[in-house]
Amino acid sequence: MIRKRTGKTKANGVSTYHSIWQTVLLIPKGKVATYGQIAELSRLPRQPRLAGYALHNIPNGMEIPWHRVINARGKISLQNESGKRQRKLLEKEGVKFSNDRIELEQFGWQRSPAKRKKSRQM
DNA sequence: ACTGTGACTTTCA
DNA sequence: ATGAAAGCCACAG
Repeated sequence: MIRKRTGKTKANGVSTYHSIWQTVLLIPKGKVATYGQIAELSRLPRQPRLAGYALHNIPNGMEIPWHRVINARGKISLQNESGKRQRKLLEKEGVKFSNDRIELEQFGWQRSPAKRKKSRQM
């Protein structure tokens, strides 16, 4: 059946959610990305919540590696069984947990460990 | 149109 | 190191 047109087609031709989902799909296996990163890559800077919101609204049947998305602290945001499931999935992908925490320096997607130039000016 | 909410992030104590 | 509060903006009712 036809779903409500939640996805507002933007000028790009794709809804914001779709962008986020697509971005999540780009996450390589064995790596994890933060919501903020997803948002940024989805052309939604400063909108990490939308990433989470979009993930929460993943349609049934759509295969999205939502488990590869974690918060900036390198931890799982979910707290219910979903969180446990996420951790399990990540471990299965090869992500190591250090005391319920993931080393973004090591498993962070597109995140240089330390050699990155000072792109961040302040 | 307005208000509330949010699978977040960053900053301050 | 941890904990709380503010900030941020799109989506949903």
